[in-house]
Amino acid sequence: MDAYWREGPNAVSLNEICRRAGVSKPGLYRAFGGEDKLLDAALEHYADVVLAPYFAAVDPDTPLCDTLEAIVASFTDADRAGPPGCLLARLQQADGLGPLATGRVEGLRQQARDSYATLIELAKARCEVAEEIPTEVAAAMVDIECNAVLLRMAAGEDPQLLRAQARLAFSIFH
Amino acid sequence: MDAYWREGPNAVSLNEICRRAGVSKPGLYRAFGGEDKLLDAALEHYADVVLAPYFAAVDPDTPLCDTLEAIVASFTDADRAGPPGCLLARLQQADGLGPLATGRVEGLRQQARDSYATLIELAKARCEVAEEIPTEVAAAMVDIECNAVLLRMAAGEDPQLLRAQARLAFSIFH
DNA sequence: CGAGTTGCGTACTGAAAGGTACGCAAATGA
DNA sequence: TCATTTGCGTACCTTTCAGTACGCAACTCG
Repeated sequence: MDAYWREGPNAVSLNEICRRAGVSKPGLYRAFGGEDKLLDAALEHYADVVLAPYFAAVDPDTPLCDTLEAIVASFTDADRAGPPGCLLARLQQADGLGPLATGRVEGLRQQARDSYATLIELAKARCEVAEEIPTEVAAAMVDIECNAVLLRMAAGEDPQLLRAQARLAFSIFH
Repeated sequence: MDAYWREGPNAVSLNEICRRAGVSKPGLYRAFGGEDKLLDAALEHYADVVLAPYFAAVDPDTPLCDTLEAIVASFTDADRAGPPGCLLARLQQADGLGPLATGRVEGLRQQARDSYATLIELAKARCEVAEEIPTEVAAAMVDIECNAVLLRMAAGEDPQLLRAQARLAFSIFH
């Protein structure tokens, strides 16, 4: 998971993973069954130990703009645990994934968008977001912006600028 | 250029390019000199025949939001010439590029951001954009949003949703 | 015509990818 | 104690990668 997260799945081979993990290749195959299954397992683990706490930490009653601010602040925090960026965001841009990994990416992505949509609906109910804005569109916009920030963080871009830029984009929710 | 544009540089090998172009590998090496040089040449060609017309078509006197609307409309136009997405956007996410290609990507990216900054400065002078917004931040936001739209178009996402989402993001410039 | 150059493709190289055959050693069970 | 199973790693397979050695044919020029 760490290697895929840090360098992207296309930049790390099975041989390299075995080398780093101090594991023989047949051992890895016996444990996981192949590259697609391994990446799928890594992503599942990522969803459990990285993504889930993120979603659990969101308080649906705090104002939307504060929530988004906190999310972006965490994304652009250089001292955050783990590599910068996000494994899921990387996989969304990667090509040549196996069917299992592709399916899981699809599912997690939809899950994230649904979470954003829920937050936006709640914010609408509190009159923080204009009713005219379709929830689906706003959720897509949040999703795309967050993913972009994560991708750029992984690419080593300036966190300050990314944060300021995200704050500007999300200022539509004020 | 077309193959790199359509499928990304990591998904197309030199062997495959030779096969599709009906060119022998030594011929390609004699003409370009290697993978990095070939990709660099493809990107140079892309900048000349695809990017340059884009920038040339921008009228600095039209309102910023109209300009951005037109750009995004073109990005999300399914009938546009060439593959969906953008070679430059793809290369910004790709890893393992050679030094030449990396350098050219860097340059073109900065060029795009400078163009956005110029447009924003002009819009500020016309009081379309609030002075408090730093130009650099606004330019980064436009750049990131445009790149995200292009990447998602290349990934086959719904153009309607992408367009609506971009319009929402750029509504801060009204 | 004939020697030398040029253009160009066949067929190779070594490395690295994903994946596996197979044999060795330790644990199991009667 | 000895046959059998289990766990596990060495050493291999095929394919594909980027890159190149080398020879054949065509053209040039005296």
